[in-house]
Formats: sequence, structure tokens, C-alpha cells
Amino acid sequence: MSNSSNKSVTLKEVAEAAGVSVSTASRALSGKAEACRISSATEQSVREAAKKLQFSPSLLARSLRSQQTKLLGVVLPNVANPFFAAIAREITLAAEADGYSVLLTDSQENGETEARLVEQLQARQIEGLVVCPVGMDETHLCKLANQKLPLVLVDRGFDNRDLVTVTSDHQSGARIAMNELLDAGHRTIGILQGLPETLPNRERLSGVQDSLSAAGLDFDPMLIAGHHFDEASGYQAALRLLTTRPEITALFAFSNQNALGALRAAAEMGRAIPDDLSLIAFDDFPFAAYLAAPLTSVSQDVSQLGQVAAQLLLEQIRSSVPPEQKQYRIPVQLMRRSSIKNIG
Amino acid sequence: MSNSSNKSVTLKEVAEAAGVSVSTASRALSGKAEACRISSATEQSVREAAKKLQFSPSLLARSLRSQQTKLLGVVLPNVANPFFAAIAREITLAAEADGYSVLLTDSQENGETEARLVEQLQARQIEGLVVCPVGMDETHLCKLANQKLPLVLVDRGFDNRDLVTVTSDHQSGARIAMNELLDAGHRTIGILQGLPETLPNRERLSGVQDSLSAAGLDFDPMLIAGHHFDEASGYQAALRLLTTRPEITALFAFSNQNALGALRAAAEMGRAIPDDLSLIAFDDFPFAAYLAAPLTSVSQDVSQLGQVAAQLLLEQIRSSVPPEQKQYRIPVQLMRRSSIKNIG
DNA sequence: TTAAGATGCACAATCGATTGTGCAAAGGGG
DNA sequence: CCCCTTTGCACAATCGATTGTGCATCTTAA
Repeated sequence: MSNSSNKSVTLKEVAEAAGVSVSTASRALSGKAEACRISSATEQSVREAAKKLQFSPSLLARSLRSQQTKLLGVVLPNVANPFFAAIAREITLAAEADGYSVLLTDSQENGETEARLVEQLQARQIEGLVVCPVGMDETHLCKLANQKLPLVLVDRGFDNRDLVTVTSDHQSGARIAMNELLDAGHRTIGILQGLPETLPNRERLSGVQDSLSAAGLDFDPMLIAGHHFDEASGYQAALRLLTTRPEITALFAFSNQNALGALRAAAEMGRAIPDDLSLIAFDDFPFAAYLAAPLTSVSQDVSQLGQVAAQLLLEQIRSSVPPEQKQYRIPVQLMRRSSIKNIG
Repeated sequence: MSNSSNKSVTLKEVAEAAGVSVSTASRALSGKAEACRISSATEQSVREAAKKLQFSPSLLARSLRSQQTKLLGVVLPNVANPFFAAIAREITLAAEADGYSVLLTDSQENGETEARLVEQLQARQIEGLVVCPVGMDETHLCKLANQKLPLVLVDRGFDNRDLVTVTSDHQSGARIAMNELLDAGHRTIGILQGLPETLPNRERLSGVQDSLSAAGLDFDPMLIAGHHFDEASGYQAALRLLTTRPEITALFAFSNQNALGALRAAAEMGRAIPDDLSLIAFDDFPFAAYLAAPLTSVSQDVSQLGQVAAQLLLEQIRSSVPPEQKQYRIPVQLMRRSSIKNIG
């Protein structure tokens, strides 16, 4: 009964079944019957033929003709990372709601891969693009913006203020975290940083510095370690800091994965949390409250991040002009638990 | 200097720039110069023109003509869930390596949404589809398979053995988990189940039953609670079981989110883990080892799951015949930690 | 009865690439 | 010198939909 071939029904076949021309069939099905003076009898027979044949128009052909692909591109450094996955989801849902489909790609935290993926997406005539950029080179992205391709950067960004960017308020997040430690009496605080060249990392370092200056303390670069947002970096960095600077009483991990590494390192060094070492992390996660030492963290509103990015992109596509405001900051929230000991 | 309009360069413009016809330009650029007797001089001038104009062929037009979109579809119940995100990533990477792009969609754990998304993807002429199906209705998916659209089901599946399916070995995973509890002397074990109608859930229940029978114990349906794989369900189910059946000494959570809910419920009931209550969960996660009671769990090899699904799909597309073997089982692994107390 | 206007639909161009076919010009052999 | 082959490329159809235009037929009024 049902069509068992793999090629789909075309408008031409529908038109023949209804005994009309392709153009008439097209107009009948696209609701332009009135405007194009198609008799309702004809319209009905076309509709019936389409239903009977299970006609589904080729979006490919339609896109080619209309120059509207209804496709969005998304480039993320690691789709499997729950943080980016949450962003991907928000964009996907928002896109779907607006009739768009999402081409998802993974740059594997590699700038060249990112550039290649962006070109590939462009070749597919995407109407808009969300990127969480890797590295410090923004030229390939500026080029897109110059070509009038709606573009939104999310989570990470550049110093270039011309690109539409949605990020958490990393700087005040870091300030809040540091203040929490300082208020608890900590004075020698190790920083487990992530990818050094990323904007979030730099802004967080800046927040750390702000906080220290406000407290009249020096910023000691030797108290910073780490090179990535992953567990391994957190582990190595924590191990090194705790070994070279045993007077450290608290660690500030720039990601929850870094915190995980810190947990492992602390366990190996025989330092219990929070009694022998305090810990705070950027980026909350579901199990944070159930850890041996419920982890105090700065929570990013990832859903909000994704939603705002998606809305900015869709709005940009609709209006075909970039928004006036380029920089969007999503507030963070301190989740106060019990991984910090008051040693004041 | 660079093109600042948003419309891209067409082959026609390249051809004009090189002073040749569109067909010649096409052949020169697609490496068919030799075969189509294009002089190397002409080929060079076309290539140069293309480079100068930054020509990038429209994949839309190419797809329409060649009937090859190089597009894959992926439908997952919740893209933000790290488990599904990991699957999405593996598929994305494998696809990219083979020149395919991935259209990612989120069915929001809703069968009708899933069916709608699948149709939409079909309208985009995807060449293959990976679905983690929601619900028990497989008709819309069988239809696809009948239409010769390469299809792979992942994580979840149906009793229908004709659809290519890649899942963890849920049944033996559940057996392993139950045996771990039984070996530790537990006899009254509460089950926190996930979505009841899903295959993983049913297979896990089946594994539970196997294990109990082998131990000569009865399977008490009243010891099962829960309706979803999320935290809320785990919490409510655990609360109910621990209230109505206080003699329970151990819980088996069917997902890590369920386990999280159980953790919350146990805390509220004043039952410490593992001393007052043992816990084991299906599905490991990075922080499992750092919980107050390091959680023993059955770990699924999610990457493997995604990779196998991707390879099966790509192979199916290449050979244009479904594989002979339809069911693929990925082994699970017990991660023995310390959330189970030996009460033997 | 006939010209003007309304009605209903088909023809054909178009989007941007690919590809089968055909036609010149150049080259070679008898 | 002519015919035949090879070389080099252009023409045109095609993929499947959308859309401007034009042509019949029918209606209505003078």
C-alpha cells in the first residue's frame, strides 16, 4: 500500500494525478488559491491528490528557488560537554519553534577545524550561525559578519566589540567566588584556570584580580596553574600548586571538571575538603550538592545563555540587521554549600 | 576588498570571469578535466577565477541535482542530557569525517514531536537517520525503513527485530547490579525505574527478575517505583518506597538522575548511604567517585554506542542495504565503589 | 451581437549546479 | 587535397519547486 521506493513523490506527480499543471498544483498547496484565482474545486482535487500520494515538498528545491534554507549552523568546541549540550538544546528548540533546522558541528576545541566547519556550513547556505569560538583569531568570523551572515557568539568571545556576543558575567562571577573565599579568611588562594586564551578565562582572571585589589592583596601569578577546562588539567594544576605552595588554603577551579581534578589531587595529597583545603568552582552541576563535601560554586545560567543566543540570532535573521547592543551578559549565581571552611 | 554582499558567488560568475561556459567551469573544478577533455590551460584559468572570486559551490544546488544531500538526521529525546549529548557527538564526528553534516533535533521525550521531526528531516532529503525513539509506537519508523531510508536506533529500541538497533546490554547490566546487591546480603531491594515503556527499562526489569529467580527469590512488583529517568522521579519513587517499605536495605536506580533523586530522598529520610541504605545505579558519571558515598554503578559505554550507531548508518548508506545483523549489544561495566554495604 | 472585463489555468523562466550530446576546429593519414 | 579522428568546448536538459505572464473561456453590459 505505501510507497516502498526511496524516492519521494514530486509535485509533478501530484499535478498529473489531479489533472492540472505543476504551477497550479503549487499554488493550490501553498494557500495561494484565492490570490491566484484557482477554483476551489481544483484546489480540493490537488489537495486530495497530494494527501493520497503522501506528497511532501522537497525543501531542497524550495530552498534553491527561494534562497531561504531555513537552516541554522551551530559550532561548539565539544558537543558532549553538558554545558555546550545545554546550549545546543536551547538553540535547537528555539529553531524548531521558528521552522528552522539546526546543523550541529563539533570543532573539537580546534581553531582550524572550526574555520573549516564554518565554511562548510556556509556552503550549505545557512541563514544564521551560533559559534562558541576556539582560540583568539576572530578574522574568519568577522568575515562572516561582513558578509551579512547573522552571527552570534556564545560563552566565549573576543575583545572585538563588534560581534554579537552572549556570555555569562565571568568577571563578577570570579569576583563573587574570590570574595567568598576572602570573606572566609583565606589569603593564599590557588587558581586552577582553564584555556588561558579564552575570553571567559581572561575575564575570570580579571575578576580575581579585582577582588584581590579590593581586599588590598597582591595578585601572585605563581598561584595560577592549568591550561584547559578538563579534569586532567585541574588535577595536574592542583597537584603542582599544592606541592609547590603547601601554604595554600583554598582553590578556585575555573570549571567543574577542573574541580573534579582538584578533588582527585586533594585526595592524593591527603588534604580533606573543607577541613584541610577549601574549594570553590565556576559552573555548577547536578551532583555538586551530593559530593563528599557539597561544593560551593558559581552557577552559570546555561539555558538562558542558549536562549538569548538563539533569540538574538532569529531576531537578526528576521530583521536582517544586527542588534544595536552587541554584548549580552547573563548573570551568575553563587550556590553556597559547604566546601569552604571559615578560617578567619 | 572582500565581497561584502551576502549572496555568494555562483559558478556562472566564475565561468564568465574565466571566459568559458558554465559546464566547462564545472568540469574544471570537479576534477573531471581529463575525462572531459578540458585543456589544462582552461582548467587553470577556471581554478584561478574560482580562487579569486572565492567561489564556493552551492551544496543546495548540487544536492538537488545529484540527489545526494550528504545530510544525516539525528533525533534524541533530550540533547542536553550528557548521555545523549555524548551520542550526538560521536555521530557528529563520524559524519564529519565522511563528509556528512548532521541535522540535530530534540523530541523532548514526546512521540508526536518525534514523528513530526522525522517527517521534517525526510523533507530535507536526509540520507540516513539515527533515532533514540520515544514510546512504544514504531510504525512511523518502520515506514522509513520500508522506504529504504537507512535507519539506526540507538539506546532504545523495540521488540521488532527488523530495525537496526544499538543498545547497551541492559539486561545483563541489571543482572550484574542485582547480583552485586544480593551478594552483599540484600534481600529487600527497591527498584527506581525510568520510563516504563522504554526497552531499556523493560530489559533492565527483566534482568532484575533473572537475577532474583537465580537466587531463588520472588520478584515483588510493589518494590518497583518511578516513571521517568529524571531526578524528580527518582526522588518521589525513593521517598515512596522508603516510606511504605522501610525494610528495604538497598535501592537500584535505573539512571544516575534517579540515583540523584534517591540521594535527596535518603537524606530527607535520615538514611545514610551506605550504612543505612545501599545504592547502585545504572549509568556512571564523572563525579560518581567523589560523592559523599562513592557510588557503585553500571557504566554504559556511551561513546561506543554512538560510534557503532554512526558506523552502522554510514555503512548502510554506502552499501545501500541494511546490515544482516540487526541487534547490536554494547557491553556494560561494573564500577565498584562504596555505596553498597555488606550486610550478609 | 459584440467588445470589455473577469475567471481559471498553463507555459516558461528561475534558483545553481551536473552531465549527455553535439558541433566546430585542429591534426593526421592516405 | 580530402576525409576521418581527436581535441576542446558550448548547448541544453535536468533536479523540484516557485512565480510572472499570457492565453483561452466565460460573463456581463451596451
